[in-house]
Amino acid sequence: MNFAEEIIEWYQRNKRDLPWRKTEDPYIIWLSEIIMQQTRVEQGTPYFNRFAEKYPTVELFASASEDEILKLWQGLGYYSRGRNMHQTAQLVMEEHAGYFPKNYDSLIKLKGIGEYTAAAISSFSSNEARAVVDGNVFRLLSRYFGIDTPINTGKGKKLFTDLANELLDKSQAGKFNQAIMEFGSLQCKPKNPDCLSCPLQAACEARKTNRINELPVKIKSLKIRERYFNYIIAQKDGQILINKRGAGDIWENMFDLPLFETEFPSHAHDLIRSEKFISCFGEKVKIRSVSAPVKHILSHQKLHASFIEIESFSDRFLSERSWFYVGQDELEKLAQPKLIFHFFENFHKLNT
DNA sequence: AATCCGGGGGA
DNA sequence: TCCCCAGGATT
Repeated sequence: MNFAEEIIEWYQRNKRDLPWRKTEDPYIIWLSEIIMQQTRVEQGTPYFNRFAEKYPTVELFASASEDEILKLWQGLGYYSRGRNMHQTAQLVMEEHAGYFPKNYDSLIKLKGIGEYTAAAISSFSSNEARAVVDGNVFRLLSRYFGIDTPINTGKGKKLFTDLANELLDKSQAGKFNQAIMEFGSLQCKPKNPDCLSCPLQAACEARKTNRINELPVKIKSLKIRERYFNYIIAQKDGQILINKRGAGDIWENMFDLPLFETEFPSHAHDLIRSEKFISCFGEKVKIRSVSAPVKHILSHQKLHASFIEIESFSDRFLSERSWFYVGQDELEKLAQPKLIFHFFENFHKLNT
């Protein structure tokens, strides 16, 4: 058996029962593919089920507001995916008459759809012969062929994409693509792959040369930025002051609290005497409580957040247009990053 | 080409 | 801790 036959044979016997494999509807496949980007199947599946149930057609998805999409996306991360989906759904309604594209060349033009996702949707929905190259495929091919070209360079991406397209069984592109990813995910795992049970072990170059743990090669240049977030809890008449975040930073268009970011850790008592703080809340502010510092890790940032509950503040000076008061019911409808909704879970428990 | 964009889980 | 996950957009 050749490579394609081996992995397809393996796939038939070992595939998982995933909900989005039961359809050829390009809209539903799109939903699943975007949700699964950089996301484990176990983490993304509940989100897929909720989205597919609430928005069974692209028309219903397009009729939702961005706020609604982000709220349903809450907790999954990489929120630009949700914002891009919202744009794409509306464009599909307007320029594709509500028919979600099935061919690669149309798909690749859509916001949030790159080479991987266009290949996945086109092959799964219409069997177009485009090989998918995701993290699983990079790993499997680099090991099987013993290729140490870094996978996160232009050269590496082209090399592995060309290779995958040569291996592709064009008569059943969709099944081949499912198979190669599933194989990489379950059999050729990143750590401690079970080579003894692997049907490709005899021909695997990494196994022959004992380089399983060194492949694939990836250039790492991750510099983490440390940031200090001082969040203000300001309540009035049972409502709480909320901030809608803007563009150009993390969590775009999502909701958090009035934020005073400092370059270094700062004490609440110093913060409330700062010029900027006073210009917002006045000079007579008292501190009711200060939370223990909370660490929150993002892919490129390490946030140190503290939550400062204030009283006796004046909001005559509230110059920030993005701040507004909401009650409990409204708050629960707002899309919040995990750091924030996790804080509120504890905060409400304390206040009830 | 390099950097940014979340959050979770395994070792 | 470090690495990786059904990646893509921006600079």
